[in-house]
Amino acid sequence: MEEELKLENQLCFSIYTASRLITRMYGKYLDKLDLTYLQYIVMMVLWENEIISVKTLGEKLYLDSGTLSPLLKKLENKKLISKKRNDNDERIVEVIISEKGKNLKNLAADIPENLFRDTGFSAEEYFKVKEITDGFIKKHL
Amino acid sequence: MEEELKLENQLCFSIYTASRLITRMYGKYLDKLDLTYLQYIVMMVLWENEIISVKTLGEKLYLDSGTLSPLLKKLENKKLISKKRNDNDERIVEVIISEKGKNLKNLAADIPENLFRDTGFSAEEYFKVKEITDGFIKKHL
DNA sequence: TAAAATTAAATTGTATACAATTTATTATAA
DNA sequence: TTATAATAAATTGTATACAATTTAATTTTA
Repeated sequence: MEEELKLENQLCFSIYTASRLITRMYGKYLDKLDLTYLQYIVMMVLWENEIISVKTLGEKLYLDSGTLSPLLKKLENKKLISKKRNDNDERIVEVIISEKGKNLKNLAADIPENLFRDTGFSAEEYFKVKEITDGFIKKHL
Repeated sequence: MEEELKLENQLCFSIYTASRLITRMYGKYLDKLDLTYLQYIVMMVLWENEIISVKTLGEKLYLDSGTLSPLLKKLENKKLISKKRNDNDERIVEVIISEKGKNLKNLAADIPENLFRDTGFSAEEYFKVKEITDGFIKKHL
């Protein structure tokens, strides 16, 4: 049979599986914070930008309102964010991090180093894969 | 602010984004075959193994019956597979590829090379990332 | 400036992922 | 050999992804 149609030869499947595995690894730390992985990366954006529109948030995460709208509702229910329509343009919804949301950052401070340790990537592997995947993303999005 | 909690510094986010982007790229080819990415990788396993239990299939894809059961129902509805309980152990469900499922392989034959071209990875990048992610998966699953 | 086009979110509908539970069957042990 | 444990799928419930549509607001244009 053609080697090309074998599952084991697909880079796509390796990346897909690695991504799911890493997301599961986050669970160990994020469960304590009552966050999912996606909620965590949204909070990460908000720790860098205390106010951000849904559109800009979506551009940073490459996600649309179909994914973000229900997710932001959950973060709002947890009192980690609030939402407010922009005064000058009512179409725009601004997401605003709350004090509770800001405080969560301290509890999350150790997660990157814990994950790096848990994944077991060498620094070289880490930066090599990141360089290649970031180049790929930049080229196509 | 700590560099470690910046989104742009997370390898995890790069892999997560790359994985989603690649899955979207498959759409262009898989839509013509009326397959989703997950359905495609299940078919890929069946092109290599014409009969396989749900359990073994799950071990190859690192997916459980919660994901596979509804997916296999869809493939059954499309007449690409059939299912049969094992005679010796009624707990086991065998997934059997149909003639229609086998024929689909011809239509899918060009997908790997098309994807490789579309992603724009060099051969070196392709194998480097695959080597590292496969090592990671093997270590943790 | 009023109609048409565009934009930003939200909503709808479909398809994963995955933890947890349930059901049915088989294997094991008291 | 019967109660118990273990196994394999299916089911349930929650949380993404994402295409397509809808709604509301703003811009553009005829």
